Amino acid sequence: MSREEAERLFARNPYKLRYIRDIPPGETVSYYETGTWSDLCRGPHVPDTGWLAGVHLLGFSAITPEGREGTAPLQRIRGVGFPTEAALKEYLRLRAEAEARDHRALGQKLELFTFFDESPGFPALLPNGVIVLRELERFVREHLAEAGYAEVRTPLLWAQSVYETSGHWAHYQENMFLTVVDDRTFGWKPMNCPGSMLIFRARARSYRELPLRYAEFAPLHRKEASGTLHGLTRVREFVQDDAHLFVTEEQIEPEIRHLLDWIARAFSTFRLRWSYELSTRPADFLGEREVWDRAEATLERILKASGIDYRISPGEGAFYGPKIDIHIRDSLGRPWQTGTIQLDYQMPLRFGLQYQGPDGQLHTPVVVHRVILGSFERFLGVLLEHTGGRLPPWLAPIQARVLPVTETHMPAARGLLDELRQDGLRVQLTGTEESLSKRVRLAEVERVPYLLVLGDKEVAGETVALRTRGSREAVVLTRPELRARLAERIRMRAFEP
RNA sequence: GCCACUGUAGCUCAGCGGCAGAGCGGCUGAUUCGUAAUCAGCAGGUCGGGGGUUCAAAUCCCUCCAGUGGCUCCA
Repeated sequence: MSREEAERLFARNPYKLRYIRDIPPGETVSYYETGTWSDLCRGPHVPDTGWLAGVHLLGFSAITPEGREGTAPLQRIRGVGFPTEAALKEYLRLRAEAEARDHRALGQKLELFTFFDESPGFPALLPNGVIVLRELERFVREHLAEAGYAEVRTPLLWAQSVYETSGHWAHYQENMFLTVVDDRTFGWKPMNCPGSMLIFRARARSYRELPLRYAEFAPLHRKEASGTLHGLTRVREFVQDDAHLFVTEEQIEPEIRHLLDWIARAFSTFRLRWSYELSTRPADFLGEREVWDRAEATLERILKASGIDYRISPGEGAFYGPKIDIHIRDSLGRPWQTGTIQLDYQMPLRFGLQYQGPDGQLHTPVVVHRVILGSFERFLGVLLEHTGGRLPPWLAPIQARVLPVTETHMPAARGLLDELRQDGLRVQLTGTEESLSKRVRLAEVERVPYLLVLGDKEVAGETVALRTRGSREAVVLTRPELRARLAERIRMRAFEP
């Protein structure tokens, strides 16, 4: 139907008129009729609702029309329809399965983390959760060492003036926690960048120091709106595998290409699927349009040169620069941003950063802000959903459990426990008060990657029966074989036990 | 923050104006067991907090807090 016709038909509906206006000039304005029902819609529609045998309502919620708060909310009712009841049942089964992988439920069952009503949005990490986060940090730090980073630690609170310089005061204040000390206003840092800028500026810098790479794993605080909080994936306090690279114009491309390589390597280790987005200049931006255009073009050129498929997210850049964002999805398919590479010409200028070049002149460096896994908390949340809590052995809080069949096998079990502890494994020994079947079941429920059973046969033959997570069969190995095998799987950061 | 919904034992949930329950977990005892739950007993609760209606409130109403699903926003 023509645009004019549509506008006439929906003349009394301001929302529909707005949709019609938003349809780009070249595209067709489509309109559907199903029985007595008619509507403006991008479509397609089923020709007849009789085609839908299995119908299920998923829920309803308010949506804010025109993307503005304060406007009258509309109610959205969401549901799904399938040609057959069986297809609907299958869909609901898959959905229930996905819900069972919810990281919030797994976090509680596996005693990884918890939340207190008295501190909404601030995760409390239990002993098991700390083990996993420490291993993730170790994984990242190994790379930092290889790639020539230095690690810094800067203050959690900065005076207002620092944020005025960085631009956060004008562009990010509503997301910040503020504290008044001795009549001065301090802000809890929402990002690490100001601290790194100040360290760079703390003394004279030479071009010989560049690229200068400062990593920082400090807790960040962001006052997220209460309704947006979500388990570990959206919190008010978190730690990122953050770093700031101070580079010359020529060093931008090799540095970013190296980062893209590392992203692929890092995410492959977890068998995650990820996607790239190029986020461009937002409405609320710092600096000159030309500088932004150049920065966006640089990122786009590097993406193309690296043969990477990406989507463009117009206006989604940070207030100080465009960025390449990495997204991964949770068990219900909701996308979460993890890694990001941001090209920043603004903060170096605003902080007055300079280095002396080979020409003897002072130059302003460019800063690349980058995180790979993003927030460790969010990453753990998505990883739990991705694995259903079956973390790779190198991340598992309990890597192995020794199960003596009866009390008489206890001495041998203790010996094995000691040996594996010597090897650096996180290993436990169960008592024999519970039946072996029950202990095997518990270990599966707790997602322990390796079960080591010792009975008469094993003790006599100085062997161990190894049952790996998810397998119903046991393999008999000698102790040296077992130790070598476990150590190797963990050392290589194998995804499966 | 906005709209809707939900908060009962450590966990999962039943009860929905008339005596606060189950399973799992915990504790105690018995059982010593060969790869996904051995048996028995016991303990455990200001029914999220506060206020109201009622002879009587876990149950009805108001309010605050927290959570869930979306929306807006974002690592």
